[in-house]
Formats: sequence, C-alpha cells, structure tokens
Amino acid sequence: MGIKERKLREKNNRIQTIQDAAKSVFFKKGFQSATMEEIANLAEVSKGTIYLYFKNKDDLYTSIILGGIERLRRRLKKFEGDLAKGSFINSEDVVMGFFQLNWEHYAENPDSLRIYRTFQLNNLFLHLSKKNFEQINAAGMGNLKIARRIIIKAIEMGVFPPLNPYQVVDIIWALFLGNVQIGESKAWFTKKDHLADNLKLSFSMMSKGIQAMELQAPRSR
Amino acid sequence: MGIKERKLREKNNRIQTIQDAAKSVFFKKGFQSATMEEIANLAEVSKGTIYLYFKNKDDLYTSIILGGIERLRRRLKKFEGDLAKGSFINSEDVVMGFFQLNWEHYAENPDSLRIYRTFQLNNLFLHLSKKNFEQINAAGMGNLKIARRIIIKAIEMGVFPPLNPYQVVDIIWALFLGNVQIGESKAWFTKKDHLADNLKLSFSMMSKGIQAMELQAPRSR
Amino acid sequence: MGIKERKLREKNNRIQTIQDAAKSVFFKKGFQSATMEEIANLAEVSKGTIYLYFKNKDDLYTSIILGGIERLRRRLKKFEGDLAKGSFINSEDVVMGFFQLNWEHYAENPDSLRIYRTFQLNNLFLHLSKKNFEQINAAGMGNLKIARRIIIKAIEMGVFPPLNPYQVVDIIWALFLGNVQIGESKAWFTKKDHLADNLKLSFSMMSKGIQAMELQAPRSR
Amino acid sequence: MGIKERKLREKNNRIQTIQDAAKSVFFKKGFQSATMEEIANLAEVSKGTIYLYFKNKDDLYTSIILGGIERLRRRLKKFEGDLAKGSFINSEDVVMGFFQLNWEHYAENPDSLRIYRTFQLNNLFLHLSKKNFEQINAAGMGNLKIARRIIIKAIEMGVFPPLNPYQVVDIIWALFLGNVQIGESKAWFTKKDHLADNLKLSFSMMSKGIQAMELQAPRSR
DNA sequence: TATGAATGAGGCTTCATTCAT
DNA sequence: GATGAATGAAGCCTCATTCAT
Repeated sequence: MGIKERKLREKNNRIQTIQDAAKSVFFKKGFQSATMEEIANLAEVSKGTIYLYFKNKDDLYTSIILGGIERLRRRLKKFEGDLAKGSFINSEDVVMGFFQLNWEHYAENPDSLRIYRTFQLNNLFLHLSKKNFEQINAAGMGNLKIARRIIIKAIEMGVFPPLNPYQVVDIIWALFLGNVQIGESKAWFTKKDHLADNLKLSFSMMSKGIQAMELQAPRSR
Repeated sequence: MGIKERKLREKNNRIQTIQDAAKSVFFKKGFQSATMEEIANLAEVSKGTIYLYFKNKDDLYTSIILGGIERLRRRLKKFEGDLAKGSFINSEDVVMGFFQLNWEHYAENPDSLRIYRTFQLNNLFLHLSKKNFEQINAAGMGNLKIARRIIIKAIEMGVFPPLNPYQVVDIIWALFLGNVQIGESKAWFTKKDHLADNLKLSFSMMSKGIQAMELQAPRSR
Repeated sequence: MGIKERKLREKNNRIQTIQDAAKSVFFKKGFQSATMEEIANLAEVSKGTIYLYFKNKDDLYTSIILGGIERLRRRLKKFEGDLAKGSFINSEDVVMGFFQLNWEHYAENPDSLRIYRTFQLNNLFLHLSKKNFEQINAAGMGNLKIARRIIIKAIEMGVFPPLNPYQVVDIIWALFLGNVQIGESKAWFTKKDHLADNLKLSFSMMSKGIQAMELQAPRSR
Repeated sequence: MGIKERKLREKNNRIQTIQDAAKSVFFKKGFQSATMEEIANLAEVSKGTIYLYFKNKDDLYTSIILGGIERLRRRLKKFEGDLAKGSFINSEDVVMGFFQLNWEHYAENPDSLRIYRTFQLNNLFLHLSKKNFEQINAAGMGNLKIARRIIIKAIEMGVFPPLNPYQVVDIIWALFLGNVQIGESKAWFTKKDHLADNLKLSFSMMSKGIQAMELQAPRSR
C-alpha cells in the first residue's frame, strides 16, 4: 500500500527533523541546558510531539549519540575492508587513514562528536537509565573493537609496527579528540580555525613517531 | 594587628573550604547538576554562607577554573626558568618536560582539569557573565602565551626544531587533553586505568615525530 | 431497511464496546487516572472514535453511571411489582429482598457500583457540566423514590413497621455500600473476600433490629 | 535555648498549616484533582515551601491519612480502657460506644475520613510508593486490631454475644462509613443533612439486631 | 466513519538566590 | 558574619481533545 509507505516515510522524516533539531540544541547548550521547548521550537513541532517519538529527554539524547556511533561504525567497516584490499602499504598510510576517517566523520557530524564528548565528560551516565547507558557503552565498545581489529590486521600484514593495538587505538583517538577540543575551544575564543592544520600536522608527527617505534612494543595487556 | 590577620586567615580558610567542596561536586556532577545545597553540605557551611563569598554559582565556578589556571601558570613559569637555565638539551627533553608538567598538574588537580574541560565543552560561555568569561579567557590565553614563549625560546636555543610554536603548543596540549579524556572515560566504563601508560607512550611517540620534523616548519601564521 | 438496522446495531455495539472498556478502566484507575488512550486500546478502537460517540471524557463517564442507575432501576421496579403481588410477608422478607436486589446488581455490575461510589466521593460534580450533573442527580433520585415507594407500600400492607421510609431506605443502602467498600478495601489489602458473609450477617442483623423497632417510628419528615 | 524551641514550634506550625490546607483541598477535590498550587495558595505559602516539609504530593497525602488514623487510634485506646473499667454493661452499650467514638472522630476530622475513603476507593495504592502504602496499611490494620481486641474482650466479659469479632468490627465500621457516604452525597444534592439522625437510628437498629443474635456465632475464621 | 498524529495547557518538582533573624 | 527557611521561575512530562486524511 502506497499509503502505508508514505506514512512510514513521513514518520521517519519527523523523527529525523526532531533529531536534527535536538542535535543542534544539545550541541549548542549541552544536555542539561538544552530544553525540550527549544528543541521543539527549532524542529517546528510542539513539545508533545517529541514525546510521541522519544520516551523522554534521555532517550532523545541517547538516540543521537547512537546515531553518531553508528555512522562512525560504517566508516570503520569500510576502512577495514580497504585495509584487507591492500590499500595501505605502511604505518603512515594507516595512521593518516584513521585521520581521514575521523576527519570525514567529524566534518559530517560535528555536533555528534561534540555531544559524545559532552557525554563522556559530564557523567551523564549518572543521568541515563541503565538501559540507555549500556546501549551506548556497547555501541562505543563495538567501534573500539573494530579499530583494534584494524590495527591487529595491519600488524599482521606487516604494514604497521608491532605495537600494542589497545594503546595505538586509544592514542590515535585521543589525538583526534584532543585537537578537536582545543580547536573548538579556540575557535570560540579567537574566532580563528586552525583545527584542520593542527590535525594534519599532529597526525603527520604521530605517524612519524610510530614509524620510529619499530623496535619497542609489548604485545600483551 | 593579630586579630585582623586571624580574621583574614579564617576568611581565606573558609573560601578554600568552599572551593574544595565545589571542586569536588562540580567534578562529580558537572556544572548544571551540581547544586549549591550539595556544595554547602560538603563544605559544612550553610547555603547562605557561600553567597557571602561568591556572588553566585557562576562566580564560584569561575573562581575554581581560575585557580586551576593559576596553578598551571606557576608550573609553566618554573618550566620557563628551567629552560633558561639550560636544563633541556633536545626536543625530546622539551616535549617530555611538557608532559611532566601537565602530568604533575593533573595529578594534583584532577578535578580542576576535568572542570576546565567541561567548561570548554558545555559552552558555559553562554552562561557566564561577560566579566567572568573574559577573566577566564585572559588567564587561559596567558598560559598559552607562556607555553609559546617556551617553545620559541627553545627554538632560539637550538634545542627544538623550528616549527610553528602556536601549533606545537596546541598539539602538545591536545595530546594531553585527549588522553585524559579517553582515559577517564575508559576508566568509567572498564574500571581499568591505562592513562599513565598511554600518555607516556604517546608523548614519547610525539617527541620522536617532532625530532623527525627538523626539516619542515613554516614560521609565520 | 435491513441496512439501516444493521448500521444501527453496529453503532450500538460500538457504543457498548467502548462503555465496557471505559467501565473497566474507570473501575481499575478511577476517573482521573483513567486515560482515553487506555480505554481506546482496551476497546480496540482509536481515540478519535470514542469522540464520535461521546462528547468528552465526562460524557463517557456519565453514560456509564447512568447505565448503572438504569439497570438498578429495572430491578427496583421488579421488586415493587413482586411486593404488590404479595411475595413478601414480613419485614425480614423486605429487608432481605433489598439485600438480594442489591447483591444481584452488584454481582452483575461490580464496576458500575464502584464507579458510582467514586463519583459520590470525588466531587466529580465540580468537574461535570451542569447538564450531566443534573441527569445523574435526577436518575439517582428516581431510584431513591422507587425505593421509598416500596417501603411505604410495605408499611401500608402491614409487612413493615411504620418507620420513616426516607431513613429506612438510606440506612439499607448505607449498610450495603459500607460493606462493599470495606469488603473491596480489605480484599485489596488482605486478598481475602468476606464480603458475601459480612453482607448476609449484617443484613440479617439489621432485619432483626428493624423487627424490634415495631414501636418507635415518627412518620413525618 | 528559647530560640531553638521557638524555631521548632514555628516549624510544626508551618507543617500544620500546610496539612490543614492540603486536607481541605484533598477533601474538596480528591487526590488527583487537587493541585499543589491550590494547596500552597490556601496555606499562603509558596509551592516550594511545601516541598521543604513534604517530599512530594504523595507524601503530603500520606501524612494526612496517617494523622487521621492516628487520631482514631487514640480514641480506640481510650475506648479499650473504658471497657476494661467496666463502663459498658451490655451489647447496646458497646455498639453505641463505637458509634460515639466514630461520630466524635468524624465530627473533628470530617475531611480526614473522606480522604481515607477516597484512598480506599481510588486505588491510590497504585499511585503511592511501596513505603507509603505499607505505612498506611499497617496503621489501618493496627486500628482494626484494637477494635477486634475490644470486641473479644467484651465477649469475654459477657457484655457482648459471642459473634465473630472480625465480622462485628467490619460490619460496625461498614455501617458507619456507608451512612457517612450516603449522608455526604445527599447533602451535596439536597443540601439537607440527615446524617446524625440516620446514624443514630441505624446504630440503634443494629444494636438491637446484635442483641437478638445471642444464639448464633461461629468463632473461627 | 475511523484513524492516530499533533497540539498545548497544566501539573509536579527542583534549585539558585534572597533575607529576616 | 552565619544561617536556613522561603521564594518562584523554569523545566520535564502527560493527556484530553482536535483535525487532516
């Protein structure tokens, strides 16, 4: 039935509209300061409508975080595929590949990433229901696991030094996050944007540092 | 007058007690979820008393951030002095010196740092009065300037490659912040603490990467 | 026209279905806590459909109460007829007849009775439109009048002591209601059901008490 | 310290004021329709103030019900004492004693009783926290137990026929409640008040009925 | 007729801030 | 200075009712 399909499409649109508005408001204000009122206004729906699609503020928030994690997961999967196809021939390729991946994700989901960082920082754990918390946790862990599999594979393929993959993943992710945080903060204060430059330089440095590591590397943890 | 001094000492004590309590609560709950009530209870004073010493919640928060920035400033000044005394003889020394400095600061002020990060993230700018905002901004910028002076001096002294000091400072600070963020987040989820290991490894990588940079480095910005 | 009849039958069915669902939900939750949503779900119609047949929540509620009153009225009329036929030969017969009548009504309409009691208690008067209020009032008064006619007739027939019929009716009705209330409440708390036993015993006591009253009894009010 | 005492007195006054207002509003509107706003206005305090003394609406409600139960308990204890002193010499004395007790309680706490009835009726159980529910349940059961002890003692003393004390208590209480319910309802509709007359008559009938019961009476349950 | 998505008024509750003592 | 009771603005959420399809 065409009608059913249209209804479904409209429903998904509505959900999307609300999530977009919410993303924007959570981005701008943070979880606590964001109000359902403001989200509703931005989405051009009434407050009540939001509650048709999301059980409560926490759920709306969770759905956004999960969306971001999911989109990142798809990129990671693709990256994993490319690696297997032999697209990367040395550690610099791999590191810059991670940079590329994160950068594209960030370019398309700047607010998602920020919201995720807020989440990490604000002990929003304390706020969320156990169910939501575990959902996010599991999804985040899933991505980490893929990233680690990539590093392990790269080491096996001989295109990466035999470092501890747990640490490598953490460090690369930390470097990216840290730069984004500094970059956004400075953008606020100085209205200048050096994030792309800084990221490129720091990843390039880091990849050189990793190359220089060929010797070390405990394997266990 | 002994009496005046005692009064002053007591006043400062009182302020310190409140700030310590506030730091702890802001750390645990984030700015919004922290309540004046909880801070007052922890400090073992009444809510009203807090308002004798701090104009409002924002001011209390600002004072804590400024305290952290100030303590970091002292370390930076000392670092600057050490550099001038010739205590660092190559870029690895300098980078690991920054690591050491930040690590000590973090060890003594874990909550301050977290609160600062929250501050960056939550657009508490929007919340703060212009005065508070500018005070924090100025203090933070002050520290950045010292850090840049250190890099510039190190380059002049020939113990650091001639990279853009703005970028170097940002990147080092980003690497540290990023690791702390990942570390704390993972500690929450997995109850394991790899922060020290990760920091050491990543700074060591980064210093090697910087060494390898001897060639590049545009100077202008 | 067969079609018209079918339509009418279907319409009445629909109304009945909704009322049954509403009765059940009002019974379980009380007026305020009952939601149109829950009623619609139970009736397996949409919320909108309810509003096709009932102007609003109050009207739906009123219709249920009126239905209960009407069903009681039919029993009272039958009782009145039986009395006229000489089926009752002494006051105990009459009292136990009332007991029987109420008990059967309750057995078939447990929720109606409860809803009526809730109505009495909750000052839903305040809520209802004047029209609804008066409709219910009139219907209830109608039943009371029949009951009083029965007592008066019984007195005239010499099968009941010459007590004030207003009081007699009130008291019998009070005894029944009180027992139901206590019974349902205790059933809630203790999961035991002594209602039938208690009702039987109390009506039997009361009828003995009325017998013993043969002397008293002012007639006027 | 006189100050501490005064503070305590003021605090108790405030609690009393709020409870009185709440009692009145719950009485008039029922639990659900009563708003904290209206209670606050009547008590001439702000909404927030209520929450200084009562955790939430449920708690306020519970406190009122418990207060009523407690006041009834005191009367029951006194009644129990009087019985032991031999103040009652036959079953009519005992029954009318119960009437007296309930009547006085009702006269002083008309709204408490109504609120308690609403509580029984509206499945407010569903609403209350387990803790509140059990507190009320326990208190109510406590009163029932005292009442039963009184009947048992009266039987032992030979001033009451050997009926099942569980049933006797339920029935007496039912008779009272039923009359009050009818009385209040009729007062609403007809603006006339026959409650006292009806109660007196019905209790007098009931006591005669009990006298006539001397024979029956299973003991177990 | 039937549907159910959308609305928005209204209720409960929290908490930063004030102020009388 | 110190207290903590009181305030009331503001936020989350529910639900009776409407209306386009």
